[in-house]
Amino acid sequence: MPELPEVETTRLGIMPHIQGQRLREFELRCAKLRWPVDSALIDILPGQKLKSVLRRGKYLLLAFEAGHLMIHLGMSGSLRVVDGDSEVGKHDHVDLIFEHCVLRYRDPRRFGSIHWVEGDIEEHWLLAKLGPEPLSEGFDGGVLYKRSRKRQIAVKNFIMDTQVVVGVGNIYATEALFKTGIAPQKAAGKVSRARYDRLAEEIKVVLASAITRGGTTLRDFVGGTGEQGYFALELLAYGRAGEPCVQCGTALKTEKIGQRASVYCSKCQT
DNA sequence: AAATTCTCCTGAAGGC
DNA sequence: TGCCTTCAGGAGAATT
Repeated sequence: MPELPEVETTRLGIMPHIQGQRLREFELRCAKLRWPVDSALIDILPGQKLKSVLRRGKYLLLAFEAGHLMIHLGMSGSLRVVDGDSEVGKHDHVDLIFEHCVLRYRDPRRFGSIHWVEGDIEEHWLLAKLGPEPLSEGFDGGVLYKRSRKRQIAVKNFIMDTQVVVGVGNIYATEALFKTGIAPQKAAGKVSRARYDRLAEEIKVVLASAITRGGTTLRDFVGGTGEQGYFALELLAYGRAGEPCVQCGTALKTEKIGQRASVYCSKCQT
C-alpha cells in the first residue's frame, strides 16, 4: 500500500521519463475512482507540456503549463511508465500518453483520485489543511508535543492524522512506535516531550530509509518503472503479529486501534 | 472541538 | 477444488 516512501519512489521513478514531454492524449477508461475523474481533462490536457513532478504528502502533483494534475494512489494504486503498445490490464483506468511513453494509472480498489487544479495548488481543499512534511525542518518533536496536549486520541492515530503530519500511514507508524518504545494505544496527550523528540526523529529515519530502499513492497507495490521495494525486509513489527520481538523475544501482539491493525510489543512499548 | 464510525472497492486469505 | 465469508486499508464525510 503506497505510503509516503512509495509515493516518493514512484515520483523519482517516473519523473526522468516524462518531465519536459508534451502530452498527446488523456485516455480515461474508468472515471469512477474515489471521486469521479473530470472527463473535461480529455480536452484540457493534450498539447500541454509537463514542467515537473512534485509531491505533497501522498499526493503526486504533475505540474503542467496550465495547472496541476493531482494524483493520489489510495490503497492499491500505482503509476507506471510503459510502452505505447503494452497490454492494458483490467484495472488500468487512465493513460497519460506522452510523446515518447505512456504513464499508466492502475488501481484495483479504486480508492485513489485524480484532480485537475488551476491556480494555487496549496490552496486546494485536499491540501490546504495538511500538516508539515515529515522529512522537512518544519517537523520535529516540538510540533508533535504542542499539538498533542490534552488530546485523548491514541498516539498512533495522532501521528497518522494528516493534519498533524503527512505521509505516516499504518506501516511506518507501527514501525516508528516500536522503535521508540511507545505503546500505540497510549493517549497522545500523555506522551512526554522527550519521547516525542525521539518519535519525530524515528519517523524521519524510517521514512528516509524506506525511500532509499525503494519503498515497501507488500502485495503488488512496484515503483515507477516496475521494480520492487525492499523495505519489507526490514520491518520489525508490522505484519509480525505472534512472532517474537527482536529485542526481548516476547510474542508481538496485535490490536485494533481506530479500525487499524496495530502490532506492538507489550513489554518493550509502554 | 475532538473522537468515533462509516464509506468507497476488490484481491487475498481463511473456513468448510 | 471451489464457493462463501471476512478483512485490509487512506482518508474524507458523516455522526456523536
